[in-house]
Amino acid sequence: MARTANATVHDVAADANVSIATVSRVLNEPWRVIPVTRDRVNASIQKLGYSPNPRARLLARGDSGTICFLLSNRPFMHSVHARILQGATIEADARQIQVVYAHCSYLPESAPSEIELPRILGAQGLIDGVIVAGANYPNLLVVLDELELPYVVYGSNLAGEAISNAVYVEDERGGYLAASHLLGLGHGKIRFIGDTAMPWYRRRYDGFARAISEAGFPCPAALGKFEGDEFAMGVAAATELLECRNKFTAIFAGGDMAALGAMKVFRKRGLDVPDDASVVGFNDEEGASLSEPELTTVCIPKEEVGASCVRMLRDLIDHPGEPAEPVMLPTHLIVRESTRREP
Amino acid sequence: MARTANATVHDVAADANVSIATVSRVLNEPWRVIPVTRDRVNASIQKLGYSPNPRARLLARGDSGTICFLLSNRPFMHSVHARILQGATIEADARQIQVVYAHCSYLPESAPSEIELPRILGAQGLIDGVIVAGANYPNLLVVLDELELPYVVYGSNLAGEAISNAVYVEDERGGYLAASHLLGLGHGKIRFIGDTAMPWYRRRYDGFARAISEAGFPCPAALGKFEGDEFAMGVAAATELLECRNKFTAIFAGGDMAALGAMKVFRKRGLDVPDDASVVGFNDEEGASLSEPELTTVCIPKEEVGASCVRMLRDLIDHPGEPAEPVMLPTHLIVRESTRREP
DNA sequence: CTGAAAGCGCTTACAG
DNA sequence: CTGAAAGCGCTTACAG
Repeated sequence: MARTANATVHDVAADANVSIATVSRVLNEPWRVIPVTRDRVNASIQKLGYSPNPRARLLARGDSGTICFLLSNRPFMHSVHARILQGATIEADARQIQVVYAHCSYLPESAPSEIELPRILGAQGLIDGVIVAGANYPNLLVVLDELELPYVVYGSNLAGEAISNAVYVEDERGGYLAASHLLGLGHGKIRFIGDTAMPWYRRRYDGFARAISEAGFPCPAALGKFEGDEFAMGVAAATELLECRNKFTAIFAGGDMAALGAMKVFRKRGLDVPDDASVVGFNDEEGASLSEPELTTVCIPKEEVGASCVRMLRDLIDHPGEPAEPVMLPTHLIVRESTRREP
Repeated sequence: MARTANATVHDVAADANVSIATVSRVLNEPWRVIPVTRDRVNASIQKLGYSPNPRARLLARGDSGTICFLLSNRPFMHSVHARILQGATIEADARQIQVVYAHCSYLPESAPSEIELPRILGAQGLIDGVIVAGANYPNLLVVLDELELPYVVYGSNLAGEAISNAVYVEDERGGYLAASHLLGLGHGKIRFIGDTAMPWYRRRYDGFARAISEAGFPCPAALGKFEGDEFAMGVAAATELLECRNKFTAIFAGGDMAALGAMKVFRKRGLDVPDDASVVGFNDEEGASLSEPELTTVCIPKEEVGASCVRMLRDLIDHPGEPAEPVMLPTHLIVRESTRREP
């Protein structure tokens, strides 16, 4: 349904006594029209409360002015992605581009041809590019490549090989920071929870391992198998850890949810955090500051991830053919209540 | 930037040897074209991989086919709203309409003229209507009314008077369920946390009060002042409760975050939940099942709220002038670990 | 049942 | 510096 008649270029042109071309020019290349006319046109625009119909403008120009924020393999957006979206929205808004939200689910092992993308991505001309967030696997990238639509992915949740059109956070350094913190607190027996088959856990583990060996300790194997549910991975890993009765005084989990899962197990078994075991997480999700005790964790710049994604995407859209330069964003440690000095 | 030449109506028309009008017809009113031609056109569509440019289609038709999901007064989307958005997206997708995300912040006491809306809402023709979520106040509605854009709001987070173009959850009944559960467990001294100046807490309190008085108990006053941060409200209320040393064996908080805030205070003071005090929350947020102990709470149908919003909005858009019928969605209790029988 | 044509609201060479 | 005109990719009366 159309809204009640709004002013169009024609109305403004008539009112200002110029052609519609001139109206369009004062809007898009004002320097090309002489001040007198320009002022007259602007006055009419004001008077009529005119604002250009973006849809018509975009049709005429040939691009859509909208990008898609695609969230994969999550029942809904949790805090990390909500903040990435937030950062993306703000950055996009500043560039006059709008972001539409879409989601999709697929199995890591599905054939690309079996992956069902949201309709928006299929409809031609509706979207200029896509930001891919959520937990992703290589098969999705194949589908995206076939679409010939520019896209950038949040790299620190991407399985498979690293790609250049992605925004990463410093996973390795984050792991190093976490381990160093624990080491500095006098912990010697630290275990890592996270499935190193997933590159992001792998990188966090690598940083962890680097700190451990720099400190002269032998580096313990990583614990946990990721099957889509990080909390469950934490629960399973902690259970296993307790069962094999290996000594440990601290754990570093490659994700806050894993840390929370582990803490839940510890508590059920009567182990106090941080008195009996210190725990460090990764991401600084909303749950990290809500938990009891509050979680010490590696914080990632979520809003900045979103903003970087739209900047990179914009470049990709504006300069087709030119390869993207991967972006790496800094992480830092937030010390809260779940870690303490080992007596 | 335009994408590499895609097929258009003209290409299809040429290939099928018909006019573009006919192509358009098989797309929009297939019954009006004779089967032979229709099949031929469809074959060409298939062959060329044609899909109509929605933007042009919408320009020609006169509506935008997109609605805006507006999140107010929240630094980012937390789980309740993420799920509302999720439900809205799915419902919208089924109706071929896309949803763009936007956010805005304003003070409850700002003059409507001072509220700054996201640009998308200002640009004419870009959006057909808006779904208003987040915590909202009457002044925003004034601005929205001036825009003459259809909108529907998530009513159970709206301050001020109830409105008809809104989707509510059964707050009163939820409160009743919560109190009944506690009563059934033998609790007599139950306190309510929630600022009754806010209609949603008020309704939850009303249900609570109804159950309490049906059980023959005197109904205690509500505790807490809401100033935008529910967790903080819970902390303050619980602190106050403990300080005035009033006896209580259970509390019902009008929101999960308030419940979590209260639980944090209890724990710091050495009060065990549920052994020393039972706690019930409201909403069933993500944090409710992550907390320790897991929170017993009143669950609201978040996805359904989102879906109902787009249905109502669609009606409003299609039938301008016709008033909306408010929708009320059911709530139910989820019993977890934070409540137990009073010995 | 189908086509030729006008129109949706803009932008942008092309002239002048 | 400005206008007349074509075009973006569709839809939809209006004829036939």
